[in-house]
Amino acid sequence: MANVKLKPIRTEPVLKDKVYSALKTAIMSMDIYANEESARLDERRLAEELEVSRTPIREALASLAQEGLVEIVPRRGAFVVRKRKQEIIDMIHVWAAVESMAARLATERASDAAISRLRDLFTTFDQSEVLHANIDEYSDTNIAFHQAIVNLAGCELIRDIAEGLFIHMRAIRVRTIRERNRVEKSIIDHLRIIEAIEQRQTVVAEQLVRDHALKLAAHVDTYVDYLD
Amino acid sequence: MANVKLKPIRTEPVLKDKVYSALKTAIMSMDIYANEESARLDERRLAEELEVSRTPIREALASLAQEGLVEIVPRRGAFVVRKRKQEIIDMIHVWAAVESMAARLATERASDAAISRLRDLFTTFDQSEVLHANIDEYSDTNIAFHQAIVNLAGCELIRDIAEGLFIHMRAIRVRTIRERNRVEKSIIDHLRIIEAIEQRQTVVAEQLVRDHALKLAAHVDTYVDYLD
DNA sequence: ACCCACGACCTGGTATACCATATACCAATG
DNA sequence: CATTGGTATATGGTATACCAGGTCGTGGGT
Repeated sequence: MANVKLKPIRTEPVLKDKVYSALKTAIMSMDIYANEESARLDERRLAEELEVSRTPIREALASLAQEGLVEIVPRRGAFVVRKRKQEIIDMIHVWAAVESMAARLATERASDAAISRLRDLFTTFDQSEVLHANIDEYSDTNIAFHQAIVNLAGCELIRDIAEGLFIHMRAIRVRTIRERNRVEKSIIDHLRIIEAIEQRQTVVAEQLVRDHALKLAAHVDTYVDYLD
Repeated sequence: MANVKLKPIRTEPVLKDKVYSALKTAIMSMDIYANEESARLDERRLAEELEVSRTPIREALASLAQEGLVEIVPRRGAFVVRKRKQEIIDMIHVWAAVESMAARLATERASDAAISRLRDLFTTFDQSEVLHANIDEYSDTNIAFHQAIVNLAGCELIRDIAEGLFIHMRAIRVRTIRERNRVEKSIIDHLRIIEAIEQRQTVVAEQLVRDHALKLAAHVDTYVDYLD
């Protein structure tokens, strides 16, 4: 019998996991930092809306708490976590560390084809005239760029950690991109990074990526007041 | 009426958290890679031994699964995770990224006093004659050294990530330290790292720490067979 | 003797009942 | 009217009952 390649049946009949995904998606889609205070997650209400019992809800919340997306206060309830400014800066530092390692690995492992797709992301934004009209769109591209680098590393763990950080960082990047000419500076940095990776300059790529992220950390430290 | 000073009652009456800690401690104390196959965690048995119901057990397991210490297979049970060689290498890469960022931050933030305590860790091992007799003891010091660097950064998130990685890395470090003169090489690297941090050489410290960790990754990649 | 099928029971998944605590509201008192 | 204490109710924590899928052993058939 011919090798009928099957991947293991996509069985995710486990409510806990579905609830986890549903909550995570919901949390990511809400603008965490828009409202003044963090939303509260009522177990019974969630159970009713998702039409399951409280048990899988609570297990999903336990996971989300471990992941840092939600905080569970005993006898008080579960709340969507809002990071403090310092915590955001810490996250950016970790991001800098992880993304620069990703860049290093990319120069060593990634295929030319994969790398060239990095550059493709930016062809639509080559002319800086176009930029100011499409700043929202660029914001998305900006984020996609960083995720692309992380994916180039071909390291599952790096991807996971980065994704966890991204949920919070996204909100920051979207906001800060409009401030103090960061778009232009960002473009320049990105293009240099692409070149370094294309030319397999391990040390340079690593350094450029790290410094680019650290600029964001410094920017947040100096100019961001809308946290806390 | 005089101010009756009271600090908030030590409220950790939450079984879920106690179970979580108990399981985590138990998992860390067992040598995960000693036995051939990963241990299975029977909910009812754990519930009985810890004298609680299955509910808090399951919530703790959900957290541990999210953290990557156990794997929950639907309808099959919870198992202590044994990392594959490639996963270990990925972890070392992330470790390299995070620890080198910690070294960077240490050169910028840590107090002289804190840094000097780093060196203290090594005064007992200055003479390499002593070394071979105390290789076990050195293994502990080795691990303590890396944790110390991570703590110097004064960044909660880095500490947390590092701790999560350490649970698995510890087993590897303990094993690999005996191989191919890694003790001597390790000592030399560590002393250079200490010097760089003492002299606040940000870039040098960062690079030395990263390369030191990457050596471990390369070593594991080349010589370690006892995984998988 | 070996293999397959069926079923008992084992174990994890889910729902729910019950308990303890936090909060909000109200009343009584100054 | 404000403050405070008590009570009711809402909500999270825990235990348990129940269900469904999986495992493994046994018996019958080949």
